[in-house]
Amino acid sequence: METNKFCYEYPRPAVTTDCVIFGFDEGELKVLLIERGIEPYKGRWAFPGGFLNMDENSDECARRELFEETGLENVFIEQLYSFSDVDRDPRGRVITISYYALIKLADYKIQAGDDAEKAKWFPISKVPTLAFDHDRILRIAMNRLRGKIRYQPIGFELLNEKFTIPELQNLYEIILEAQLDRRNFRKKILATGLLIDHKESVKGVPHKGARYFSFDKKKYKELSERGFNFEV
Amino acid sequence: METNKFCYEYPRPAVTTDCVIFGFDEGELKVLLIERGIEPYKGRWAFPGGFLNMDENSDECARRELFEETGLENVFIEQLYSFSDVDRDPRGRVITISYYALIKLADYKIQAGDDAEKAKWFPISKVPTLAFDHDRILRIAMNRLRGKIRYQPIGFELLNEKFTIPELQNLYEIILEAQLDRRNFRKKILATGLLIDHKESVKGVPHKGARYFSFDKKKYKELSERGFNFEV
DNA sequence: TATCTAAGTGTAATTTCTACACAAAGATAA
DNA sequence: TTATCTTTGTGTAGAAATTACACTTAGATA
Repeated sequence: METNKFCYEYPRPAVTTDCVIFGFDEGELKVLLIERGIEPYKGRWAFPGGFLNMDENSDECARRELFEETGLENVFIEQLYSFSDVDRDPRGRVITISYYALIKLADYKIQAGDDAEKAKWFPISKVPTLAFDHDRILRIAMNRLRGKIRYQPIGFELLNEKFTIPELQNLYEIILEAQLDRRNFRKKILATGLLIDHKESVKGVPHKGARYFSFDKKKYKELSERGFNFEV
Repeated sequence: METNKFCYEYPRPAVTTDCVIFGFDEGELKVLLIERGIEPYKGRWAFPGGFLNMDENSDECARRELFEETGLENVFIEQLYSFSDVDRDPRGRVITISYYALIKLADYKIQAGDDAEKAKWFPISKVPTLAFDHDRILRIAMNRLRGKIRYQPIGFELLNEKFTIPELQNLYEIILEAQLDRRNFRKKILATGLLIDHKESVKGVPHKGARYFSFDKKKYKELSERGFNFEV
């Protein structure tokens, strides 16, 4: 660490991770935002994030931030894109490795965060103009989600362990911003053979209750190792 | 920059970009590798890359490195993934924003690089074990290329301005590692309406010469703004 | 002039996708 | 108790896309 030019490459940018946390509730797709308590962009909303520690990689950093913000572990999280524009943070040079996470909102409990921070869920359609370049991050995250939900079984990450097919369809319709045919959707999703029928139905609704299913993760893993491709 | 805790977040990782440069020639997909002249991994091959300057973003950095290595500008280049494992570089903490580029090999002229560096094209199947975590970078780059070539017109970036349909098919077959039906491939690619027929044929081959086409970038841009999706 | 090789072309069979309507369940209201 | 209301659950026929497949043509070489 002493004799090598390499180690003296200074100055260096600061490195952070930010995480777009998606949740789905009451037929709406939502993201978790933090109101900034300090300048710059004081009072504006932003995605949760923070500095990379020297003893963790960016995945660990993103999961740590996610846990601090939501109390959730072992959730779906995936690297999204890295941002490095010279003036993206007025305080100095910061590059951000962004992530997106999909959580089951029912499991979510607000954690006691920094006093200076307030967390709130915003429906996608009601997200205000965000701090830094976070508008761009959201746009990229939405595109990734839209693209990926069609050929990877990630939608289930946003629903309870047990869900109904109409719920699942509703989720797809909202993410893809398209109406889907009820019969064709059910046919296609059941044709994968990856849904486990719990043979019990929703109670307490003033009409026929939909049946509960869950996603067969184990079977999917086996099949995908043999080259099977999920597609909706 | 003085009063804020933020600016004193040290130590910081070094930030680099690395670029997987793909070329296609003689029916083979190749990548450009640099033989390392210094430790660590002295004598091993790695992707070209270098430190992020404080006055450039990572795209600019990657393009600069690409230009220094190949003399090429205005080529297809896209961010791939960021790597940040704690021990990925034995000299210290380094995070790398990786890119991949697609170039027309015919345009390539070796640039006089560092004396300590030797550049060489390797067919994908003959790439040796690489320095750092570059094996992983290559795997991810290949997956991205395979996935993307099916729904984005990026294959053309690897061919000359004028190319023949059998050449294009050969490229697809090699990247997708699959045999494609000659008639169906031609039908589908022509059905996009995005190939311009130059009405001239390959000369000097001991059989019927294939006709030259080029890709109508302008038309593609127009169509894709109206929601058209390229697909092969 | 014959031969060789790869390019260029169309059609029928199969599969997938799309559009569409009525019966069943289960709670609520009369 | 019965009628009503709402949403779930199901099959089929027509359209569109995909697949499989064989002969003719161009152009160089022997």
